[in-house]
Amino acid sequence: MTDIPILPPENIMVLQARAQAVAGLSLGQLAGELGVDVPADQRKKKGWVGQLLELALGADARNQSLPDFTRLGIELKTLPINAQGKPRETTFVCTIPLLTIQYQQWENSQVWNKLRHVLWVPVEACPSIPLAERRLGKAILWCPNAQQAAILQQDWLEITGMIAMGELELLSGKWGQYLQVRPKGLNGRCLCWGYNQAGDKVQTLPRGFYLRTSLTKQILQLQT
DNA sequence: AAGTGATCATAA
DNA sequence: TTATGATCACTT
Repeated sequence: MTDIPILPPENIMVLQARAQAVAGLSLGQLAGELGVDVPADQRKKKGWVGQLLELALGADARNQSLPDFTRLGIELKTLPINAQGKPRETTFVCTIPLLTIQYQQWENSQVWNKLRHVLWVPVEACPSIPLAERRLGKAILWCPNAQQAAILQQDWLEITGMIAMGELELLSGKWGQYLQVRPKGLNGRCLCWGYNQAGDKVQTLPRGFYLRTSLTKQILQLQT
């Protein structure tokens, strides 16, 4: 999945039309249309569904720190759905630059820039359904409403404040109403630099921001 | 069953 | 080593 046979969408209408065209397809059907193999074991291909959708919809950001649809400023996220139609998992947003995030403002932060425009694509994700048979849902183009944005900002300020104060030991997945901090690395031996409370550089786990399902559940309900 | 921590693949 | 894409799996 390295080529980009589908050109980037010129506008939102084109993007939405493409998303609508794949809604209802199974992952196996879509992969077949794109000439992509369906992995036998998702444990070794955790990002496969997301990458399949990037290909199908014409995302052009690759692994740059830009919205997936660079021209439209829209981020693409797949949303794994359980049998009850609710999100199965939190949603990864971005890794946290522990040494420099204290110099970001919310308004120009990576989190806000990623979340201000998101195209959510629900995907069946029950382990009981074979990967190729899981179906794609109707995409939702979402912008945070005032209340959602306010809570995200509050979470971000709280967490960023802790990082700035060097409170890495206190930092855990328990903080934040919508925004959550969790490890984000290859494994538990993967380390990066941060500050401790004395202001010294210390090695610590890389962390990322994630969205709790309490928020994505709301987003999902917008369509029904 | 949720919630939180741990982990896997790939490209540049 | 950084970024991208997430799901796995253990604990509570």
